[in-house]
Amino acid sequence: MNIYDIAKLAGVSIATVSRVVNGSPRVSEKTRQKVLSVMEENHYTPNVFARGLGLDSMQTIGIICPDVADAYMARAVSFLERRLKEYGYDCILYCSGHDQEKKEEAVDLIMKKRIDALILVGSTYTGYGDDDSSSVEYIRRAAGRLPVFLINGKISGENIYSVYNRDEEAVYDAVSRLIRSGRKRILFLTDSRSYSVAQKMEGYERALRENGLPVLGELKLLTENRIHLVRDILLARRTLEYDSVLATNDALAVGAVKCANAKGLKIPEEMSVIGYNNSEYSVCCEPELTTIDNTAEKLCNLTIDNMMRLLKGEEVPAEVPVECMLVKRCTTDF
Amino acid sequence: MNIYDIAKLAGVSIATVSRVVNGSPRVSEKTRQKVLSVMEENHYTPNVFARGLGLDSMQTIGIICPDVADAYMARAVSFLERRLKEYGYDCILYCSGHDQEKKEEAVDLIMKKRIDALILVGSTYTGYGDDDSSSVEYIRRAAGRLPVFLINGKISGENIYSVYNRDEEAVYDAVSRLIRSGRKRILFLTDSRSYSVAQKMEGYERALRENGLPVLGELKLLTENRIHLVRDILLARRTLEYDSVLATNDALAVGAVKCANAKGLKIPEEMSVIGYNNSEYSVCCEPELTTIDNTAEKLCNLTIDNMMRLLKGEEVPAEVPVECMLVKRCTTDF
DNA sequence: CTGAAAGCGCTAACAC
DNA sequence: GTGTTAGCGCTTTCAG
Repeated sequence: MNIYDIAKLAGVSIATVSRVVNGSPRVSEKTRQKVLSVMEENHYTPNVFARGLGLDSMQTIGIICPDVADAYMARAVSFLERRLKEYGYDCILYCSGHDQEKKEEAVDLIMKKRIDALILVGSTYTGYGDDDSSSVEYIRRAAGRLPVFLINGKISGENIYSVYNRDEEAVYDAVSRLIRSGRKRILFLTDSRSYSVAQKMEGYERALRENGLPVLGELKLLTENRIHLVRDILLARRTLEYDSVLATNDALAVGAVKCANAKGLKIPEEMSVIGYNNSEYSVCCEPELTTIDNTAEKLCNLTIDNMMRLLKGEEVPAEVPVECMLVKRCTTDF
Repeated sequence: MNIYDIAKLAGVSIATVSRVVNGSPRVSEKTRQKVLSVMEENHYTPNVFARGLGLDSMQTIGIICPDVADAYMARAVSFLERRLKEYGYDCILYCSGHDQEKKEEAVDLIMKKRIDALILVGSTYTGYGDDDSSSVEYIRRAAGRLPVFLINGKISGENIYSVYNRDEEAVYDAVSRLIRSGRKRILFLTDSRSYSVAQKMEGYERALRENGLPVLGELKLLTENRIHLVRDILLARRTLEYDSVLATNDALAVGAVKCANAKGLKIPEEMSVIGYNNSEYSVCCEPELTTIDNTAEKLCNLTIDNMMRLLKGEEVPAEVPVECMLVKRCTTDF
């Protein structure tokens, strides 16, 4: 059942059918009704490929993230999908992992689908802070063909739009609070070396410096994002002394909590732990986590708003920084 | 840069270029190399729409789940995406929610995309157990146009392929263990009334019956899937007595754990809690959860295997049941 | 082994 | 307000 069949049954030309399908005003009400009813009766659905061929667009947005199984990504993708559907866009999803090669491959592949725009979720796509680094060249290349939107990442460039958290400030603030409440040896716990982590690290170091505390390599720990593993690694470091933890995500923080529990340390009196993301993990462990809310929904919302405005031909800002919020669930006074 | 350009530059016809692109053997090695190099030089990418138009396929699989933000769905989607990519398929994702109307709408919309197959993740798409119920009619209709794969759901019908957990048996087994270890009032805690939940409920009731215990309505609790809410609801039920909990997912179980902790009840001595899914939640709370592993990866794997076999024209089983496994993390002896 | 040409279903410019 | 027609880029007979 194609446009020709419908045209024949309705006694009009295919152009008229096309006009009805696309909501053109240049059709008499009577004809429109006739065509609509024929379409209805026959469950006619326009062929998206043919339409795509002509318009060179299929109303589809590409979304790439390292892995949707990650709670943060999952929330973001879920949110993006819902908003995009509202606007009549579908989304095709790629999980790229964190390897440079895989990320480039994912972008290459998804570009072939002639998507209308590309969303990259997560700071892993930003490279390691050096904005001119060749590691983001593939993103600039993609931006040459379609608009690229970064969620919690920042890259300068034509046709690239970034919405990101002020992670440096958030961590600076949180660590400063820890210090003011008397903590002196604050463990910085992370699981990757993304742009976002670099920002957090800077906030951490700045807070230490401005408060006259030394920045110590032994207090920066890179590990894997698995709760039991984190706990066990921390337990194994018998000689490592710390009185508080700033983790770059909640799962890591839960690992630290479990370590403290295993050691019989009281949280928050003898050990402070601050997580990141305000995910379900943070209300899952015991005691629950004080955590930095990265406002994922807000980033997603701003991104979609920008995108829709851009696709309508309006001007949009290339960079939108968003403040984080500290969610206190378990702290000594600060 | 289209197929005509490439043909001209390579000094051949478009038919030959097409043959090279599609790996046809009817091309001389020399010509093939020539064409390939021209394609390479010009970064030629075939237009997927045009190709889709001719073949009526774009090598794309549709995935629908209630919500990817849910940890279980996220894991499944992540896994499916990875496997599908291996086989050269892309996936387009829809989150449908749980409303009947929304689910039907999601299926309708995604079908218009001319996907090659449809995967429905989660037992919500199975209706409430009545296989002939009109609530699954839309799925049968979809199956009239393309193969439909259910992950943890079961619907009979032409062109519908189901892979699902033996939830009834798993719960029967778990509850029987609780009873053997001396529990008498087992709370059945759930957040929806899907097919899967119905199965679990049956296992629960059968275990009670076969052990001579009464099936009590007051010990079946339907709530929302939010940890603090579950805790608070349980705390508010001052008069509700129970000595153990069987929850249909881990988040609910964590809520029960938090309630027990708040009441000062020792787990597992004074209160047993069993979760479902073996998600990260289960190792997040304190004490950690004994939980039933629904082997999500296994279901996904079997589904993809089936799909690829089917798309190659081979025969595949319409139903594949998979055993669950009990993961003990915190139990009195059983 | 290669080329010419007929679609695939739809959109949009152009006529009426 | 409606119809005619020329593409959109590719696949696939059918000839040679």
